[in-house]
Amino acid sequence: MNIGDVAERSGLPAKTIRYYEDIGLIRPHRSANGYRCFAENDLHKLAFLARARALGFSIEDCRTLLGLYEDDTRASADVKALAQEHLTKIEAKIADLEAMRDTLTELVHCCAGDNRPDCPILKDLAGDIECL
Amino acid sequence: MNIGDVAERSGLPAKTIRYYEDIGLIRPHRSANGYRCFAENDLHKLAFLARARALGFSIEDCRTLLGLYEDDTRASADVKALAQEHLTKIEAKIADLEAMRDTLTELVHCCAGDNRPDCPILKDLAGDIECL
DNA sequence: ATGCTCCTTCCAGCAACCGGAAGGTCAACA
DNA sequence: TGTTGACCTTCCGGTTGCTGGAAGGAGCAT
Repeated sequence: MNIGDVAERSGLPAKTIRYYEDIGLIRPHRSANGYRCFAENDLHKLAFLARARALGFSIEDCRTLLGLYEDDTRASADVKALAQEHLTKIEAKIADLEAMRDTLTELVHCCAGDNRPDCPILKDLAGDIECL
Repeated sequence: MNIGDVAERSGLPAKTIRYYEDIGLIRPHRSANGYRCFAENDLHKLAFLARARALGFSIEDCRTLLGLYEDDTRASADVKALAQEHLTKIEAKIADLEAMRDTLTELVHCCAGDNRPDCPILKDLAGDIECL
């Protein structure tokens, strides 16, 4: 398969696939004309990567996960630990974003949103606490 | 004030303050020795920026917000619209992260986490759906 | 031969900084 | 007076995970 085919079948852009080769996540063969030549196994790995990325794993985590995936003697504990750690980070991010959301929601709620200049959002940013 | 003083008082690293000058968010004067020389107004702006950044506004949003802040003839509707748009993006991000969290939570829950190789997390990533 | 699409490599850039090198300045202290 | 140490300066490169574009080769249809 050429890169266009695996791009379509994996859902990853060709650019991304080349990048993954660049950083050593995959190692497709080359045809005589210099084109990358992908086997089913490469496609499978790319789909794995696409899914792991969609779950928010970093590239380095993905590298580790691929390594574990290909290691028949892995301990599931290692995979679980990685996933758990990632989950913890995601939960922290959610908490951060929720704090922003709550503050912003209140500020937006307090702002008249008319054509007058008076604005509690700017006041809050400027350090004048107002509105409740 | 020198940069170290405003860094301490605004809570922003000196590097960040220099960067903000670079991209034109602030324009501190210079002393005879070439050191940046910050007025109270600069400090005030930096605190404004720090707070806006903490609420997740992008640098470009911050630039706009600062502009609105300094414009006495602004309409609060413009500020509110910007904040509302940002809020919507944050809510979308939260939703994305929550979807990841939910999937990961389930996968982590399904994984034995022992020293055997069998792992539903890897199976899921590989496209074999298992575990409910 | 021409045109079109696909492929290749390489280079630049995005956000929002951070780290470090190389060097100038300043205040204090022996 | 010399020197130490803390501060300041600029500049360059790296971070993450790609994305866009330029310049050029390959393959196929007409």
